[in-house]
Amino acid sequence: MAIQAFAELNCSIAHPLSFLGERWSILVLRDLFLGRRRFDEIQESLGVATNVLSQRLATLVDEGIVERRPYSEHPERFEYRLTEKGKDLQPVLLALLRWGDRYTAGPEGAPLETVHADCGKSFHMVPTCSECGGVVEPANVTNRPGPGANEEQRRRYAERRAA
Amino acid sequence: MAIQAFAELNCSIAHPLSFLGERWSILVLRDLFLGRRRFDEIQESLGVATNVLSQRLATLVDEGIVERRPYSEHPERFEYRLTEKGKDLQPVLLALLRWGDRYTAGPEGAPLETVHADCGKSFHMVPTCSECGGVVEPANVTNRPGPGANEEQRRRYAERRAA
DNA sequence: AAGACTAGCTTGCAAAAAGCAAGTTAAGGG
DNA sequence: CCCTTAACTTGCTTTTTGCAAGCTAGTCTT
Repeated sequence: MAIQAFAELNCSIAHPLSFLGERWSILVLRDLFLGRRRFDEIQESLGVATNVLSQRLATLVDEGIVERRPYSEHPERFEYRLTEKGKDLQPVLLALLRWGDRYTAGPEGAPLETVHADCGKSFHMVPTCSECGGVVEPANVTNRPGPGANEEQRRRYAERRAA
Repeated sequence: MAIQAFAELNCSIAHPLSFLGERWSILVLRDLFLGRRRFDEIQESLGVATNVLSQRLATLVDEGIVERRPYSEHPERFEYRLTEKGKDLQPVLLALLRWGDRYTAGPEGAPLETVHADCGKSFHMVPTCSECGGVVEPANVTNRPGPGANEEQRRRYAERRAA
């Protein structure tokens, strides 16, 4: 389970995608963020095959993103909830939601609104810089190898600069 | 091509995932954000099968996220670049990168650093509210149906509130 | 007390997607 | 000529996904 090739890329985008990139994983998380907790509830909402859903949930539990816990013994019943690690994926979903609202929503507008409790307004996510607080945009971001880069990554970066 | 079931969900997260959710799509975008433009360059960097890569690129071009353009006639050669629509996916990648750096990076640290040109510092993305500018966190966000919600979505929301 | 129903799955099989290796096209270079 | 490069395509195998049915342990309905 999980996409092995992705995990081997020494990349902080690829690594999460080794499990989030499996079909339905992110939509399962969406449901959990929306407060759905039960197997059948998620299954019905997404229309995902039950064998795939149980496999995805198992992977997410393995990864510590979701917690499976009984809410009833006799009969044994379980619910699924996001862990802190899972909740920290919120920016990923908000970013997708924002892009989807801009580019894929119909003429009537967004199917779902997000409300910021602190100000009470319907909002969208704006990415900002952790250091200066300014808005982050494609044009004002550059990349370079970090401390965890391997030799190959450093070499490629150097080659690219030279060219 | 593209995942039909996702596109039918009337959801601004699911809809983008109907093409971004195909294996390798997001990593292709990562490469394009890193400045890679050529087929073989991307193929080698990711280790993706060539038939899959050409199919992914074709889908991304169809979706208007990537532009395919000749950089040489005789012989005909093409390069791939992000369109504005594609560049607007930056927050999605930055959000994944941030999460990956926190939870999947090794002890040495991040393999890749992002630098904010405006302040010159290595940064990570902080999601903020478009309305008040405050930081957005799982605990201070709630959801409700938007103008584009369908009947079923409104009904489910009402049911959930009642419970 | 028999039968239907519910939640949360698993199993078996068919269909679709991805992976792999080899081949193609249209040059250019030695 | 023959070799190499870029950007693919084709054919075949393996892996995932989808679909329908079945299972289990209980509750509810009549």
